[in-house]
Amino acid sequence: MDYETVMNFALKKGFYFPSCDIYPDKSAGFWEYGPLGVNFKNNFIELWRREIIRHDDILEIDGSQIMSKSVFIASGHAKNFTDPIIKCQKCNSTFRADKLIIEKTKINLGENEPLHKYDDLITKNNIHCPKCSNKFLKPTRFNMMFSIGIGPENELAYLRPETCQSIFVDFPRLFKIMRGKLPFGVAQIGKSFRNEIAPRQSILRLREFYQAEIEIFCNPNELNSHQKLLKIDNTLIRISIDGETNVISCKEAVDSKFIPNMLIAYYMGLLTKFYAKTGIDMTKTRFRKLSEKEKAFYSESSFDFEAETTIGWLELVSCNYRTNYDLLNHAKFSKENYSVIDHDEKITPHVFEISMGIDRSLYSILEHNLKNDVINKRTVLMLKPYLAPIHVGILSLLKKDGLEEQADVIYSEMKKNFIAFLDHSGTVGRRYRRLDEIGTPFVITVDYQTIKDQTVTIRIRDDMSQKRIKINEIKSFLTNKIFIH
RNA sequence: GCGAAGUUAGUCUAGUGGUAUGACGUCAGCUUCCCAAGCUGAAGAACACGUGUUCAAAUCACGUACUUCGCACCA
Repeated sequence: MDYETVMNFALKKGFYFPSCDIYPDKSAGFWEYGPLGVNFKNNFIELWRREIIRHDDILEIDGSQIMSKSVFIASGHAKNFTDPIIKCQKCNSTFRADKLIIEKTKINLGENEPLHKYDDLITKNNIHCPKCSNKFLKPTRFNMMFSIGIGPENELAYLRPETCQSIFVDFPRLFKIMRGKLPFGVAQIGKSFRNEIAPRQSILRLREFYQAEIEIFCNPNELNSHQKLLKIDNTLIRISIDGETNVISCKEAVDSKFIPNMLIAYYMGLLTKFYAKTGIDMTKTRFRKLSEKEKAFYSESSFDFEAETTIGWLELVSCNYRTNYDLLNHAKFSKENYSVIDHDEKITPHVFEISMGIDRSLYSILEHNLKNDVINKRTVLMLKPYLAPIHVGILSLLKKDGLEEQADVIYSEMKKNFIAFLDHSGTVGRRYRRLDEIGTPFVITVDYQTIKDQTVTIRIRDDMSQKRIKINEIKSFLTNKIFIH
């Protein structure tokens, strides 16, 4: 399905919708998840916990969203998270100062020079607005972090632009109290905030968005030798370098130097297995190696996990080898001890980061799984059962002769273990169609035979087939189909 | 942020000066023991927000916000 169809679908069914919609001063880039969206998101997060976090013995924390200024001075965001921009005096067009200078003079200042350097070059080379040829105002800096005032004195702090900083800040404490050993994984799921200049495309580019980040603290001397990495298997990963995509096993990727070390390959394999379970079409994904220019300021080696959608390749996960950049900086600015003992050797661990965009992942799953079943004249969301916002629908075939009451009894039992939905109204076909559309994998229908012999029909979404089972077998049937795989 | 187009019920839509059309959806009832769009009825929009022009504005003008597309931006 294309972007527009998915968008309309999500809006119509209340998966997500714009925030503050009824007021004229609402801002772009803020969206809310409705009931079905929340269930879907929670199920996705639970899958992430099961397949990656618990699987790999990673610890999860929940840090605060507002963090003090010092954190971002140490992390480099206060300085590097800004762009030098210039505005035209007349037409108000905004440009990146560094980019415009490269274009006109081939001089590459980078984005972190003092503002007067940009100004000097613009004046010296007589650079004018490309749109209207008028002069520019003095360059300024645009910081993508939202600042916030704490307490009566409005002390400057920031809404975190990435969730990982609290993991770095907390690392020494976590390593001690959790009796850490390298490699040591810490994860966090939560909101991050970035003041995008132009948020677009609903939940794909938000100012407030969900991230699931994992930081693997490791010994840089063991990136190819730690015992755990020997578990690396022949999971096929798709790697794209300079526009060419290779399908290759994790092991081969390291041997052939596509991936710099086994640690990165190991987690790429894990991530691949996770995304395969979300139902994303893996043939439409790739790990794209970022060029020197594209990498973030803190990263030595970066791969983006991307999914192909109808609006192009979407970055779902950013994998960055951050070296000891973050820990050394926090150690330096806070004077806290960030070194640990590993094999009788005192080191500051390196960090490999897996930074997942939840909102974009959810969108990609929807786009790859929303199907138009022309033969049966229905729209079906072919979600994996464990991701479905409703696990099971409970219907009474007719609303009379005690069928309704019987369905009520089954419903109240089912909702203890599953996300269940009860519906009595209208024709049964219409109710099946509605549940298909939001991805409900199973529907139980109470009919006249139920009254006689305590059996119900259970309908399978994907092929619309039905089978009859005993009421007391429903729970184990659903458990097997939904949670065990 | 620039340029262009747009903004009428949950969704789509008619309506170019006299407070709004239709469909789908929703709800209630009927019908039907199994795959939507049969029947009856009901609710739901002062037409994005604001200002102005006018006796009168969804309809004209201006501003703002948002949406879409293009440019720029995406650490």
